[in-house]
Amino acid sequence: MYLVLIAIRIENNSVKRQVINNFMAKKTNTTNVTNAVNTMPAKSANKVTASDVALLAGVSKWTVSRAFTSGASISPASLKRVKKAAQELGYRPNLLARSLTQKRSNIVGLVVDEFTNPNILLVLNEVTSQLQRKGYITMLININADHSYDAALMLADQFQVDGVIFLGANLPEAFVHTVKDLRHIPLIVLYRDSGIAGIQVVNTDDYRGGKEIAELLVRQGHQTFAYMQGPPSDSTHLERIDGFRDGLTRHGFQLDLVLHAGSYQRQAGFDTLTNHLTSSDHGSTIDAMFCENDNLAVGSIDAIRHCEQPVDIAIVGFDGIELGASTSYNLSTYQQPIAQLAAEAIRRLENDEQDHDKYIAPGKLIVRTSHLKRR
Amino acid sequence: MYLVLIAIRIENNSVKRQVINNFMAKKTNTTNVTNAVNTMPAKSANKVTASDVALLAGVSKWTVSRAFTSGASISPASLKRVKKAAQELGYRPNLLARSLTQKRSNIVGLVVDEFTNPNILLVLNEVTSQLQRKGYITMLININADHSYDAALMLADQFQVDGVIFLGANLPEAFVHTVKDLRHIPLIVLYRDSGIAGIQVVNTDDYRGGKEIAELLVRQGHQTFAYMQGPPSDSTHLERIDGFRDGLTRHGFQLDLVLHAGSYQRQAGFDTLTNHLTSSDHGSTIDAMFCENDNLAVGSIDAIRHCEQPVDIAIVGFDGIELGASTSYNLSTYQQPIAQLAAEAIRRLENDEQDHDKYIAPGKLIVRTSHLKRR
DNA sequence: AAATAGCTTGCAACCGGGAGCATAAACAAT
DNA sequence: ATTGTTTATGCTCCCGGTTGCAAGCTATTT
Repeated sequence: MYLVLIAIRIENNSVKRQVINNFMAKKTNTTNVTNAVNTMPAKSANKVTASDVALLAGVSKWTVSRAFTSGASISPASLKRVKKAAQELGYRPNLLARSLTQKRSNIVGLVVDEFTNPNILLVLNEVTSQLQRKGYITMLININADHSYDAALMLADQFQVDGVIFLGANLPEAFVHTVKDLRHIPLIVLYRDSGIAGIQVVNTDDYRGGKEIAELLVRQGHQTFAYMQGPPSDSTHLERIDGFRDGLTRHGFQLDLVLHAGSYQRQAGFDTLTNHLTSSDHGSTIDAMFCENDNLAVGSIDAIRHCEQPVDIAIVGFDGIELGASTSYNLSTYQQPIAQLAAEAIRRLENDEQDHDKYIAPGKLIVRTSHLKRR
Repeated sequence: MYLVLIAIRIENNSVKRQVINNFMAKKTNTTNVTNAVNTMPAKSANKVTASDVALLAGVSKWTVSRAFTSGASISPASLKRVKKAAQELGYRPNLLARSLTQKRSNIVGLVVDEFTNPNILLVLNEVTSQLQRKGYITMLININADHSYDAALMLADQFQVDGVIFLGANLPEAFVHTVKDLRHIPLIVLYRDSGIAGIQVVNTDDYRGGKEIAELLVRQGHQTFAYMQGPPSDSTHLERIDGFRDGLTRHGFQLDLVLHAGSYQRQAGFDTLTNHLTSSDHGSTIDAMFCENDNLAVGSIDAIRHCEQPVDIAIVGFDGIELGASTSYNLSTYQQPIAQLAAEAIRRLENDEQDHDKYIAPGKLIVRTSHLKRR
């Protein structure tokens, strides 16, 4: 079967304009700039495009494009003229249009599912800061009741993100299906583990942290131990508790109690421990407690102080939030290597080697005084 | 001058493909779907476009476009077939491409210049959440040493944002010039005032808050008063201090001391007050202090507690951070109407009436116990 | 002076969709 | 059956850039 289609068309306006422009540029080579200013589009016009700049600079729009592409072949003279014209008109390339032809959009999706933990703020700062330094822009996606993980990932995909970082996100089990039928984008879970295939992991060495904390507490002479957990985990759980448990076991102790706060809110930590202390008989049998993060630890310390009957429990947290350094809390904790992990996450975003192992970096035990007793 | 250009061209591939496709669709109307599957592009191909879906569904790409445009004229039958084909291929419209033709990008820039204040986290949560509910996506821009306000605004503009919200940003004076030669985008300062023309203001009633706090403290019987300021303000300052001062004056008192913390960091509040208490002789002459925000207030309370000689100063903050509710601080404060202000900011983003007045909403005085003495 | 290589620059085509028009099909009315 | 009206769909052109090729120009080589 033959299909032969022939179309005859008159060139469109912009081309015509360029032709005229070239004609004028050649005719009045020295005065073209002032000339062109007269035919310049209204200054208040909505948007300045490359063609407008081309018109003023007396070159083609492709040359304008080259002027804004580092490494492109353009003569110094043209470059200067284009830059000047661009300056004059206030031209800046439309990055959405640019992304359309290139494989990169320079947009990175940042998915956050928890806004109650002050540690997130530090992390947000670090990640966005590093991304911007590398020329990326951050698309912040908030997961909550209205917005599911799947919807978030779809949305990010529709915006052609170069990759997605899940910040401490507690990914649901079913998420694996969404990931599978997605076009290939680098996906990274930062500050959390995940068993989902196709998602890279960049995390603090939770296990080691838990273990070091166990050792700190054992060394201190404590005898009975508790762990306070945050949100219930869908699939994988944080290895902090494993490390803690193993650390205790190795020294002949055991994890005697696990409290479930249900979230990372300070108030939840307060309520959970208060409830435990007042309702149960063995409230006083606990010597020391490791809280899944600093925010819960702070709430726990408040609970201990606020309790009617005198209680004395050593508390250690995890994260290294600023408030922990407060003289009111003096929280001993395991500090996450935020900058290092952020850098690694971004590195992986850029050179997307798929078969990467998990990247696990050790944190740093910060010994203050909350792991002691006598409050 | 006549310019006549005539071009003869052979129609491009995609058109040819569509013609073939239509031909086949018409020929084998009932079996076209299965037929089309054979000519379907490789499933693992990088991206699925509307044309691919059209091919599979046996319609033109414009019909596919209509299927994803609510309110477009499309028959139920076509809609169903397109949706099915889209489902099969995992097609989702490219939003960057869509933004190119439409005036809206559905991207909103969110500029944050301070990541040390936990209140920002609440605000971020509220704003992003509301934006997402309205179909916008948030582009988070971090202002710091590397990234100036001007660069941030330019960048946002290049991404064709529908508007920019400055979150509690302390805009520099010179910023007005940048704003002026920018194409017209709605700009809004949220949770802060600004004297810059062309930037709308949506803020808590700082003046009233300061005044109510003055009255609370006066009522409590305090006699000498201080104010702790955060970052030095370039142009306009927060009216909290004015309201506070006027409130005191009205009752025959005066603002006796202003401390400059230099930032909103808790530690800065701690250091500043500690320094004041230990170095100056009149440290003990202050009865009560209003801190520019809760984070400073928390630091100040720590400082008072940590001081060697006994000090007793009533403290009130501003914001309403979660930690203020802690039994350790019981911080009296003026709570900002976060949700209400976020909603108004977004409203203004959407119907951009330029000559708007400032939107100032009253907050709520939260009376706990830190405004008392006897600690 | 002609040939060769290296820069510049213009150009058609394209990225993935959308607006607006024109035609075709479906339905209603006469 | 004919005409009028509505709906559905294809098509051209466009959004604002970029790619890759080919032609123009310059400078170097022999």
